[in-house]
Amino acid sequence: MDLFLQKECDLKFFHKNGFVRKKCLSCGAYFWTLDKSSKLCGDQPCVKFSFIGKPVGKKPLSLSEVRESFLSFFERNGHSRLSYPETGERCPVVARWRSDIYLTIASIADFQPHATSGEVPPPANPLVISQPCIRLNDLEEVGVSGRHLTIFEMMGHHAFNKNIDEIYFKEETARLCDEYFVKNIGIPREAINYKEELWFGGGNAGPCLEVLVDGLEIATLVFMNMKEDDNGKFEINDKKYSPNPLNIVDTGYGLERIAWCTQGTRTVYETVFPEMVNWLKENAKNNSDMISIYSLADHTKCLAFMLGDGIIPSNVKAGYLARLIIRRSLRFIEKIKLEASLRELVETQLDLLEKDFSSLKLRKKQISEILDIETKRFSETLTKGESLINRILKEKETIDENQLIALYDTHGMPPDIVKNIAKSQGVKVKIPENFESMVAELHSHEKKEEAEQGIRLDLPSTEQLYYKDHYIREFDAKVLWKNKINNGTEVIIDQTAFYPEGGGQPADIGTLSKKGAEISVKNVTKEGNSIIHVIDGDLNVGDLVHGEIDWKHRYTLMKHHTGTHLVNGALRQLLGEHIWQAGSQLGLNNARFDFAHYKSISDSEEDEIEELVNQFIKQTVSVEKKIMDRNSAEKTHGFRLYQGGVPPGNSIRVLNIHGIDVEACGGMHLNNTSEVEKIRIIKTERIQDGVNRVVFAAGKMADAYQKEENDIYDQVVNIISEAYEIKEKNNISEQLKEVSKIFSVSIDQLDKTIKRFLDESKIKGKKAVKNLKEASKNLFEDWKKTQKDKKKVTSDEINKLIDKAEIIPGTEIKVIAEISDYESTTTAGTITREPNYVAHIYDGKKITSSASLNVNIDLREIAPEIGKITGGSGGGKPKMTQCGGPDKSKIEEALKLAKQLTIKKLGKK
RNA sequence: GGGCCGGUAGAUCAGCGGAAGAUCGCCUGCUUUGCAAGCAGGAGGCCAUGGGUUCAAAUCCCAUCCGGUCCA
Repeated sequence: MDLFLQKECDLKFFHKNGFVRKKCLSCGAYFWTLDKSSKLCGDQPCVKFSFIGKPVGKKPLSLSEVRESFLSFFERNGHSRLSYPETGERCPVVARWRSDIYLTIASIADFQPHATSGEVPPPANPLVISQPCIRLNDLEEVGVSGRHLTIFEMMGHHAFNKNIDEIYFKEETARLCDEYFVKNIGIPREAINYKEELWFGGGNAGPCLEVLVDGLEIATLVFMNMKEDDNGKFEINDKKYSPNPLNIVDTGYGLERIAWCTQGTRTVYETVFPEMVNWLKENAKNNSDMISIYSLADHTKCLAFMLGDGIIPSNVKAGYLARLIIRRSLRFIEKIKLEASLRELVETQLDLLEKDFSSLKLRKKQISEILDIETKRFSETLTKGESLINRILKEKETIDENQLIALYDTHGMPPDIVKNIAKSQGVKVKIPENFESMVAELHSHEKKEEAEQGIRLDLPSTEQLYYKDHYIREFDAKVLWKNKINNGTEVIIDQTAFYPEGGGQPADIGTLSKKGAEISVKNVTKEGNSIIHVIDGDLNVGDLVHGEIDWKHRYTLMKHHTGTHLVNGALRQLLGEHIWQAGSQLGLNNARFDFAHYKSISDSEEDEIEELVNQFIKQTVSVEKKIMDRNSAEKTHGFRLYQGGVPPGNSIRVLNIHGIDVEACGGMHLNNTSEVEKIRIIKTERIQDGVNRVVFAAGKMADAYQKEENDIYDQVVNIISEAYEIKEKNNISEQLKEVSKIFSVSIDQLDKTIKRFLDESKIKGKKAVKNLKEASKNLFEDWKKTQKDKKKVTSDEINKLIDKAEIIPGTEIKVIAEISDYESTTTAGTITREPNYVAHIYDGKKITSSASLNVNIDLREIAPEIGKITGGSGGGKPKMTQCGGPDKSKIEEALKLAKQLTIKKLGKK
């Protein structure tokens, strides 16, 4: 490996400028330096920082100055700056164009995987960018080490070479780097060391040079020329690599670090957020806790970017990471005793960042609301946790490791907060050293995802007619391939209008006919470039067939699909720019659309959404379908395109409903919004924290839904009319919703439930009420009354029963064994409140036996015997038992036995 | 996406197979110069929904809905 690096890093640039290659006495790495006497590589931890208090460079530079100096230097040297619609010269910190990572972690991440694999040309070549990146792996070091940040800008000049150095490779990279640092920043060439290293990550690898100044790594020059490959010759960390078709210059210059060494401040934080650090120092009551102050300055900037680029806090995916940072921030605020809200701090960050990153403020209103909600939420979590801890302490007077973990894992109580609360109660709690790994251990048994099914190779490919025209219904084709399966045959034909299952759109159905004989198509799937039709019958290779898709089926799906995009557009207009698709599924009866939003959709918002979408439909907006190359699509429409996921390949289908919604989408769509006819929102629900769902029906399905709703309404009214006369019959949908709330059941269970309530209420006569809702309210109240009455036993009944009491010979104890209309437990219990009674009462369901406190009997000894008569058993407490069984016909017999047994137990012998 | 926890009075929760409880709040009296409070009494529960097991389910099992929380 040393030899490999030596060969790879032996640049003419070094020799021409008098650099010599040396081996570090401390770490053993090789490095290039102008100082022939130097013995150490110049990296941490081999040397210490020497620029603190002794800055390098021509003059101290701010972050903006470093950024602009870099971008313009490389622009002068033939590099293009990039530009995106919303974010400008950078990509968002949430990696919308990638499915493998949530956050943008490096400048090269902007161009992975498509440009680095060579599948898609880079947006410009060579190019220069300063990309804000978020890394949370060293979260614990932030604020502590003096140099770690969660958010930083990685500046990079990138060149993508198809041939060895068609654009430029190692030599020119080193030369440009040298010129930038020496001439522009003014770092003396003697102060710069280049350390040889091997770089790998994200499926690629290559040699690299770390650029070191005064102990600080200010840039890394990576020459990415290998890719992961099981058959590769190079082995790094147990993974094999082979040469990559592209030679990529992947440089990463640490903007903050460069600024830091020109300023020479004590820590990087003073350079990066001087205003915030100073403000916090002035306003915090506990301003000696610099770790918390630095962390808070960092985290609030991180949040400004996360939320500003549209992440919604949640318990999943990137949203969880945002919440993690929010909660850490709130704890730091608490720790330094700051009387300011997180919202105010992030708002301040947004103001400070506005000049360089204006797009972050687009969502300011929502960001503020989100932070208020999250702050409230966390304090609720802590309050709940605190009472939980107090309860635990009351009982056990100590909190052990398991409880500490449970408190954190299931209740979100950080261990140090638990410790503090316990301390205030005078209880010492030890936080185990390996607390975090103990939590990790808890989660280590979680299931891994199932392995993907391997796709079959060498299948003939199918021409997708539906992409030529979404309205093609019939076509002629030839069978190219067949495969018998259990319940039919899989066939591939040379061309098809059948749309395969994908992107939330179900497959088409229809027929393939051969010489007039129709064979139905049950399912259609896609594998690679082949469309596989599952047919209910048999065809042979070479057969000529006529295909026809079930148009009603397809047209409904198209209405739902275009409708989904309209809903998305409406949500964005009404709720804000942060609205982002989290999933969608089209069906025949309805369609659902899931999206990120930080609170539930209110009833009035639901109405507004429905109204706006129907307006879009009335506006007869044309739906443009266009194939664009990836770069120009991103450049004109931004990353919003990738709501439904990231399509592969260089050319992508862009579905543009002008002024309403633009997305990359491979589904089947209408030509004009008017064809949707109308939509109806069936319901909205919160499917997850931070994710909401709209279920709607379009076109005829909206009518069908309406009819269904009317039917349910009529049915329910019909049932309830038995006891209530309903005067007004309008607002059907709203009424049903209200009624389902009253009885706390879903709408489709209303008929059953109302029947039950009527049966249990014994309502006499017919009461006139305004509407169904009023009727339901009345019914519920009446039901409650009868429920209560059932538990009240009249004194008449008690007296009647007592009259039937028999004195047990030789005692003062009276025994009763009777049937009553009243609830047996209450009845028997009431009788035995007086001394000297044993009562066995049957109420149609069970026999309750109860004895007065002064009677010396354990009823548990006889209850099972009585129950057995009716084929059951019994039990309870000594002076109160219940028993019974399925055979109700033997109740008389059971009561007789109850009396006998009681007498036997108590009678004088 | 996965794991864990919870849904009982207006609020916070206890009960975890055998007549639904506590604390705070609320209402009515009494006590106090007033306040804080004290005393006595009272109202307030489809024990989330649907199904199952059982003689018996708030309690056990399954599903659904709602909420919390941790991890990737």
